[in-house]
Amino acid sequence: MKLATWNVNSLNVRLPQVLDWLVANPVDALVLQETKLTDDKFPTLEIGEAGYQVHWFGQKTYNGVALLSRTPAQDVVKNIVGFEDAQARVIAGTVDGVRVIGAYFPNGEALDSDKFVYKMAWLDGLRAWLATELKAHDKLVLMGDFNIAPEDRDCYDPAAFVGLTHCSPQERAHFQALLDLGMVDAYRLFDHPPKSYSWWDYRNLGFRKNQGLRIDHILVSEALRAQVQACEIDKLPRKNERPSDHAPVVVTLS
DNA sequence: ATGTCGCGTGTGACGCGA
Repeated sequence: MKLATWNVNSLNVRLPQVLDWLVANPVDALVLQETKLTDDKFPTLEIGEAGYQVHWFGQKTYNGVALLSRTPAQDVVKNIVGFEDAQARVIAGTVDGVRVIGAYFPNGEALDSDKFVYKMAWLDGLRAWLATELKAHDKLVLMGDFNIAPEDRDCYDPAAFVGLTHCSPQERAHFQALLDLGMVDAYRLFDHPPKSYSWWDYRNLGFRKNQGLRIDHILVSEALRAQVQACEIDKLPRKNERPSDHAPVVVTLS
């Protein structure tokens, strides 16, 4: 079983790339972030023709998430249960016995901004809800754009990020708290080359210079740890014309 | 090199978010 996450930065723009990627990578489930589409504009027909069931949850201009799966997803939930949120950031469903949560974590903007306060509250809400989800589902995968680089090795220039979002101790403590609930960073179960990232800023020739962050993650519950066969970042789509700024991340379960 | 995108507004540059 293969599961994947991809922040597409507008599904309207990136739909052809997503469909091409699914032909080359026929995963069992794919969660998307930053679809940036209201629900009436979601391309259900094209995704259905590609052989996928889909649930989606969006809003105007920003955010928006989707859950694509080969088999129908059960018990679909939109956003964090118990956390009132005006923004469309989470979609969850059970696919082939695995609880799949796709999430677009808040960016946070700056450590002293209201958006960072929201990010912290959102992370509190996520953690509380994840704890209850884990009680109901032994086999659980939380994946998406976390907007957190968990360690210095996940950042191209840790010194330059001191005092900025994505690498702050507060955000990293929240990431660790998710692990402490009984989750494992699937990517770190394996050896990878140093300076492996999942996002590169469009500015400053970030991708060409490999100035990136590893902020897109796949966390699996302890019950799934032994089934994880591989976890890879697929940089190929980042080399497309008009790419998303994020690369997909794929986990293979036995 | 603040060397980029995408959206909405509203028809074309600009503000915003990332």
